[in-house]
Amino acid sequence: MSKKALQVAQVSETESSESIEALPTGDHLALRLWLRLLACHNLMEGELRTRLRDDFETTLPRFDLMSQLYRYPEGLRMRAVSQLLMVTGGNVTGLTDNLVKEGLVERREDPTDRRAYFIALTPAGRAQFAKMAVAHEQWVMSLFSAMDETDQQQLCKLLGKLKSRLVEARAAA
Amino acid sequence: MSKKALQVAQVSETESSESIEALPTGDHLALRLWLRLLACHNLMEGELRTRLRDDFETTLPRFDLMSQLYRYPEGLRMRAVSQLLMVTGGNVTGLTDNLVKEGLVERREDPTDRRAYFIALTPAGRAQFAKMAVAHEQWVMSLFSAMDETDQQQLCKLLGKLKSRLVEARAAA
DNA sequence: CAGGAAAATATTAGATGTCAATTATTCACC
DNA sequence: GGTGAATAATTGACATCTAATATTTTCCTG
Repeated sequence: MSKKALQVAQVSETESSESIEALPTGDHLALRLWLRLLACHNLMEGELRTRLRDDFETTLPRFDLMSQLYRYPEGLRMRAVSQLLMVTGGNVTGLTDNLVKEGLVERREDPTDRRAYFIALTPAGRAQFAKMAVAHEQWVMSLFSAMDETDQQQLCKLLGKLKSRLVEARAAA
Repeated sequence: MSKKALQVAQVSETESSESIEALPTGDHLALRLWLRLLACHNLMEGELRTRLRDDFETTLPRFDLMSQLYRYPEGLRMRAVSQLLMVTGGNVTGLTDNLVKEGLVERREDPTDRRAYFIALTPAGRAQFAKMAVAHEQWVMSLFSAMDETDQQQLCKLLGKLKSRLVEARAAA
């Protein structure tokens, strides 16, 4: 979490008093929304991190990296991984180094491009991840269990809309 | 975003083939939902981090800490801050040390409890944060601009529901 | 084919974050 | 009053993450 405010002070509430009637609560709706998103993310992440550590002696970044490699058995470029995980390349290097040391991930040379290589799960890595993923999905489902399926679909749809806007915004910059 | 998978491999899709007809897409709804939440969080956070650095030469955790102190001019206990920010106490200690060095935050002794103290923004800290907060709110509003007010309210409501469930779940553990 | 732009990764320094253990103080209770 | 549990904050060890820079290799263009 880089990461993370639960409540952000709303200075403009006191400073732009001329619009009190015009936008009674709507004014800070976006901010409230962002703080809730942040809180939900942090709470979810904290739960998943704790359980991964207690049940599997691993961490969330490692799980995330392995999950990408699980989906691409042929292997992935470092750059592809860093984009998928939305982290910087230097980060992926360090994570990969550790997983390679433990025999869960291997680096495969690419004969056509000596700058790059692929990283992939070893058989041991695949086996370990498969076990974790089942538990992980159960955890996620149980954490969302307060919402019925309609709510979940609605939330999923709204987040999808937001996500495409954010991807656009980043591409524009 | 300790942080953060964009896509999590769905092992159970291939392993529990008996339920293909029963739950065609609903099966992994929760997982898709979580991944979208994660993606939105990461994209938002990345944008805000970049802009804070480019425009104000600061970082998100520092902004978050200052925002809490801005809301509580009388000061906050370290423990209170770490709960509000949802990070560990050791983390807050380090952040605070840096901000104190720069004269933006000060520690105030509590005569009634010599174990504890309060931290609060200095006048310089308040002034700096007030400027940042205005820009920050503008950024957040623009990042949510793809959604009309109805969508934002709906999303806010759904996240509120999720959040209370997550708080419960953590309390139960 | 030469020479420079672009790409893929590594490397580094520094900030952020967790967790476990430690210190100092207060509280509760006998 | 005095002892033990609980509380507030820090410290140290280590993992994670960003951002900036360096290195190597490939690609492109003339």
